[in-house]
Amino acid sequence: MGGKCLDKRIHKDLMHIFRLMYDRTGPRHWWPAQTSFEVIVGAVLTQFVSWRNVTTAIENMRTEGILNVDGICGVSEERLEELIRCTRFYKQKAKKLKVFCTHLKTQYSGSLDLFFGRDLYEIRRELLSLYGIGEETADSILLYAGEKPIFVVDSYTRRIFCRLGIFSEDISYGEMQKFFMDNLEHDSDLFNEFHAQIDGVGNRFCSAKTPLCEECPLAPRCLFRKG
DNA sequence: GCCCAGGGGGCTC
DNA sequence: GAGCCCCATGGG
Repeated sequence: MGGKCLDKRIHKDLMHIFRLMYDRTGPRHWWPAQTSFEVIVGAVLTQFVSWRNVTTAIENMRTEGILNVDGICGVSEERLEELIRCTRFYKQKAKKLKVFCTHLKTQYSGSLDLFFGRDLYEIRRELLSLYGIGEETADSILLYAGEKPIFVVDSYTRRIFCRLGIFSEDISYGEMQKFFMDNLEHDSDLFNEFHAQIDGVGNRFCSAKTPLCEECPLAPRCLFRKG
């Protein structure tokens, strides 16, 4: 799947922004997980919560021996809720994990290879039809668990690219995603690292409260400055 | 004690 | 189909 770069100038600018971030922090080795299945569990658990809380829940599940399809299908919903309590909205998330794992088990014999061994957009539609999986979660699963070339955007992406003067505040998920996918090569390694870099910058330098941190590698380009 | 953090579902109009 | 509310923990 070759990317079509509609605008060479935008492509160059995007790669420049990528370089500014990458040269500061180096490779981020995303996603922080031992298996593809763990990526999927983490993608659900990280919804609207910091990653710190997610690692605790993942370790709880590992210790309990249920960090696999059969484990999650077999454990009681109440026990699962206890194990992931620290990730907020735990009742909903327990249900979400069970819905996904039950789907994987009944439709694909629990095999992620079978699940991912199809057309990217066919898998995406299927993911979006499942309870608890929206666009960001679906794309995170496709890119980081399935190694499919799809660009993941999130609230950090909106915030940072708004401050760079590239996006407007009310841009939709789909519009942001299209912007990156229209102007970058469709390379899952590049998409992986690009999103990871945005997350790193967002996390460290671009909180909602502080308009701009001077330490941010993108600070020279930002429209909003302190003072 | 207060604020807010990497979302998504469901309802309303 | 945009705008709202709900979910409901933990760290700074």
